[in-house]
Amino acid sequence: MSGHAAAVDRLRAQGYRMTPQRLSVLDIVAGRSGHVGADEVWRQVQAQHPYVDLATVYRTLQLLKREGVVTEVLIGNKLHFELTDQHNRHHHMVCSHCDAVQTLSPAYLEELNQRLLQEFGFAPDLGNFTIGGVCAQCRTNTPATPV
Amino acid sequence: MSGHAAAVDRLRAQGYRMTPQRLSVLDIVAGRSGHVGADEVWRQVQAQHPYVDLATVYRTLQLLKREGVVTEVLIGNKLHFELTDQHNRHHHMVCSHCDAVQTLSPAYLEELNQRLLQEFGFAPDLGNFTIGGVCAQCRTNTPATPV
DNA sequence: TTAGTTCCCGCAAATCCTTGTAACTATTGG
DNA sequence: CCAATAGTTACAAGGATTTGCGGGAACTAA
Repeated sequence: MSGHAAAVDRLRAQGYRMTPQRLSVLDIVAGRSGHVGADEVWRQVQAQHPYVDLATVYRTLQLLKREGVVTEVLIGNKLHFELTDQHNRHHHMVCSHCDAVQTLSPAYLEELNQRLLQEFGFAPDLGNFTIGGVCAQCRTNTPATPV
Repeated sequence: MSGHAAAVDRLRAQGYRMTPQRLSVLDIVAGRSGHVGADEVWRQVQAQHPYVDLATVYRTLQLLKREGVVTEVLIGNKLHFELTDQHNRHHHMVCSHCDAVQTLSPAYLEELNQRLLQEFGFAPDLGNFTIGGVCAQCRTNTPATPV
């Protein structure tokens, strides 16, 4: 009821109807500090509105993503979502071994961003950027291929 | 039957059985200059061995990917595969608008690679690296959000 | 050759996500 | 107050990929 009130107004101003389903999805994502899987959003929505369909949750999350309200993160093979924080933008490093997620300052990708844009005219979608790999912990715990 | 003969030997040496199904999948991916979708691999495998199941194709492609023989590229929402070329490593830039794919020299990511490794101990999986975004052509053709 | 073991395959079902469709709901104009 | 309109939803079906399982094929050793 605090951080995303502005988002609700903005969506409403664009002609979207803020239905109970949508408000519920937004509340749940906003009530998290980190990211939530789509299935868990659904479970929590159902606690409030048992009739809500999973497809509605997915469609709502996509809508919120299109409007920039939430950010999508691919973890393992599942999509996760978190409230977009304009004042603290960050990317994600996902460990393919333990699925742990670390955040990464956009500064690290700024140079790459500029080079791709200037040399290829390619505008990378860094808003939804996620980089896979193996985290420090799993690398020390695993004697296998250090890359 | 040329470029991947070494790969066959290597897989066999590791204890994998090179069954007709696997050879067929590998032949088809190797016979391409670019990348192939899993479904198209399946269709071509079936031309030779009509009984082969799609799950086998997926399992084989994953095996080949694990062993570094092929590289996986996510295009749109579908997985594509191409023969790994050790002498001409490259990454992919995929346009989310037209699904066009450009290749990118690993040099562009070398600095990022080093920084992530040194500062976080995180070993990014740049072998399978793909970056989404909007290509030059789609950016000029689309008056919408220039990033 | 013959067991024994291991690996692999086809089949079916499950998973995650998307899309089509008809019904429903709020809003607007009469 | 009623109907037209546009946006949303539940339900069902679909697409891409993965997984469980039981039978069967391939390598190994004796």
